[in-house]
Amino acid sequence: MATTTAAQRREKARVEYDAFIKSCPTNQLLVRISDKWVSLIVSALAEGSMRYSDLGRKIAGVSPKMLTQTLRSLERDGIVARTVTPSVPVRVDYELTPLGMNLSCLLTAVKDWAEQHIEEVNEARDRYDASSAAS
Amino acid sequence: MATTTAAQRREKARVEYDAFIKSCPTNQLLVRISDKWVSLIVSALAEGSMRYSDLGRKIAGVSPKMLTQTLRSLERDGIVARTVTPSVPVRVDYELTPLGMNLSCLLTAVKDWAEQHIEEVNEARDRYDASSAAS
DNA sequence: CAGAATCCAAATCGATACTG
DNA sequence: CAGTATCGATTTGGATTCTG
Repeated sequence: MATTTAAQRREKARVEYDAFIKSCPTNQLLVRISDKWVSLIVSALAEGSMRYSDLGRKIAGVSPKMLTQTLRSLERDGIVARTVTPSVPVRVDYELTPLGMNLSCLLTAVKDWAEQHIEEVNEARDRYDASSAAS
Repeated sequence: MATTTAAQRREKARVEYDAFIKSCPTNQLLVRISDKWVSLIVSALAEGSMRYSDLGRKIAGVSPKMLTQTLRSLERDGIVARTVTPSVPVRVDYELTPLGMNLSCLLTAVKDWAEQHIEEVNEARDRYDASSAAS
């Protein structure tokens, strides 16, 4: 009846699809590991535990806000463990959990794929750009 | 001398790091595959070639703009191939290249990891949220 | 030291309408 | 059919400042 029915249906489909995507484990994982700082933090911690400020120094360019935010979400997902030593001043260490180490392995697989195929991708890009430039 | 020296140095570090991250193959790959629509498109095409509108229908909720944009960047990277059949009306088919199929395998590996560990992640989340709620 | 809170600029995404 | 162009809403990330 209403003239908005079609639009409403599309909107509904979109919302449902959004929910589906957000609940999809694969997508959740993809979103997590592709976060700008996650792979850097995980690979830094793969070598051993580190203090907050050490991470901040090792990963130059990260703001305290993003470092904390990323670390918190990784902690929540059980990927890193946070240990507070109540000295003065306080000392906080972060380290990978077993799950985190496992994730680190997956990241290594991704890294290997990237290194094996980056050349091919770059060639494709050059070809594409060259033919586009001929506009 | 200047009071801005420290800030400038931080800024410089950030810019350099940004450049480093952007040029890093692993990060480029991560950014690409975690794009909201990429994994959906690649897995849809893994089953065979598809027309533009078929993709749009299969992946409900994607706008023409995002579909085109995603497809174009995948084409540029040599992951999908675009074939135009100049009939009336025109017909455009998309399919995975060998590189694209290879990527599809990596995506499968990621998917497997996600499915194997999602439970563990969810438990960690519940635990974390439960202890946070006790605030 | 390790972070929390606030503010703001920039990039992103989607809806919509139009075209060859 | 297969897009392109434009605009507005939303999200995101960073700088900055402050605190236990």
